[in-house]
Order: sequence, then structure tokens, then C-alpha cells
Amino acid sequence: MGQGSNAKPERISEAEHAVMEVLWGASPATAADVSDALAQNRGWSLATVKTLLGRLVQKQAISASPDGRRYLYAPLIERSDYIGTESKRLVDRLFGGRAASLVAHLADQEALTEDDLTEIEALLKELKR
Amino acid sequence: MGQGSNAKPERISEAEHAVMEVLWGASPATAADVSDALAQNRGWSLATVKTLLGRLVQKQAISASPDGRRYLYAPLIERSDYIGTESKRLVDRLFGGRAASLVAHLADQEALTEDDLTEIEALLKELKR
DNA sequence: TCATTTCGATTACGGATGTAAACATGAAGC
DNA sequence: GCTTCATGTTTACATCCGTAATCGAAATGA
Repeated sequence: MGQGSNAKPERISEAEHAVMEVLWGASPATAADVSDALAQNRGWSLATVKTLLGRLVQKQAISASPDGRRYLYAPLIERSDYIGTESKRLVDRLFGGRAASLVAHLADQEALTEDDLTEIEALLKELKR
Repeated sequence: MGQGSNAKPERISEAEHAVMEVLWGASPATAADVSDALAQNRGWSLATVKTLLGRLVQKQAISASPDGRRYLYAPLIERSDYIGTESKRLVDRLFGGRAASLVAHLADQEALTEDDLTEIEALLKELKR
């Protein structure tokens, strides 16, 4: 077997995901940076953020490069991969894998605005070309 | 405040959701019925299914009507409500609430087949009318 | 050099989850 | 009536998750 990228993607929890979003937004960042960025919405203590960063490092979702006394953290997995996986999970679990059913449902619940519809229409046109 | 339907919707876990799906499919059912239906895919013991049913009753997601020695279980929440809530959670968390972004992503990842696209197109036509 | 600050690492701890075994109790045979 | 089956209830228990406090070591300042 190849020795290459062997990172089995361990599940990222919701709290951990919030940390990932910060890192996806501002790549190499210190624990303090992340904590600051999250203080607004989540109000977590620095200790909590450190715990989450530690868990993410273990899960190989982020890297930690030594920078003097501290680490600089950066994502190892791409955001698009993550949201792709998560979206697929949902579609599989709730809609038996049929993405169209999801769209139908969103439309039904009027979760789609007029603008959304227009946007999707444009997308479809592009895809069909 | 109204005294009416006061059931705060407690979160349903993934395992519990599997049980809900069975009940949504065959409404009043006994624990054994549910267990049988799930044995195929999940391979849970009857004991496990009973635990899940108990938790769902507590969460007021299903009802348990006495029927002689046992109970008949039935969903109290509707499937469309559940998948609506869950879909919304995902869209909010991963796409900042923009459902169109989800569709765009699915399209990008080619999670949408040619058939899906056609189906969605039809949906849109209907919605725009 | 000693106290303070700053980090990461270790430990904590309650609640949820997945997965079940053990227990209690009534029904059904024998 | 006593044993056995069926069924719900209670208890169990490891892991994950959210949320930190504490510990230990290095850097910094006085």
C-alpha cells in the first residue's frame, strides 16, 4: 500500500468546525488569534480553544508548526472537501442519496428565495453547457 | 403564553433517527417490529432498539400507546419537519444560510447526476409558475 | 535571580451517544 | 401453581463532546 496521504478523515465536531472556519479564513494563526476571532460569537475561553486545537491536530485536520514558544496552526484539509463530505452525509442520511430530493425539499419549505431560484437556474444553465 | 403544543424539540441522534425512519415507514409498531426492520442494516439487538425507543419517548419524538402487555409506538413529529430542521442546520452551518450555495456546491462536486439536474430544472419551472 | 506572564499539555467532568445486559413483571403454557 | 417467554425499565459502560482548570516549562521583566 502506498505510504502517502494516509490520513483517515476523523469526524470533526461542531465546535471543532467553528475553529476550522477561522483557520480557513486566516491561515497560519496562533491559538490566541483563533480565540480572539471566536470570542465574538462563541464566547469560549482561551483554554477551550486550545483544547479544540489540540483535538484537531490529533485528528490531523490541522497542522501545528513550531514558531518559537508557540505554534502556528493551519488547516490540513480543505474547506470544500469538508463541506462536500458533510453535505453528502446529510443527503445520504435524509434523502437516500438523492440530491434532487434535497433541493425539492428546500423549495417546498420555501427555504429558497426568489433570488436563490434565479441563482440556481443560472447554475444549471452553466452546468448543462 | 399558550399552553398548547409545548414540546421543545430535543435533538434526535443519528441512531435514534434510524428508528424514526422505521416508524415513519410503518406507523404504529412494536419494539419487536422496529427491531426486525432494523436488524438488516444496523444489526442492533432488541435491547438496543428498546433503549432508543425509550429515549425517543422521553424526547417526545414518538408516542407509546399501551396495547395489552406492550406499547405501540408512533411518530409524534413529522418526517418533513425533521428533515427540514436538519437541512436548515446544515445550510446554516456550512453555507451561512444560503441554500443556493449548497446546490452550487453539490453541482460543483458532481454530486448531481444528469438526472438530478433535469429533475431540479423541472422543479424550478414548477416553482416559477 | 525571582516573580510574572505565556503557552502548550494533562487532567477533569458532566451530559449525550451507541450499544447492551440485567431486572421486574405480567402473560401463557403445562 | 410453576416455568418460560415477552416486554418494558433500570443500570452499565466506553467514547465523544463541550467547556475548562491546572500543571509545567519557557520567556520576560524587575
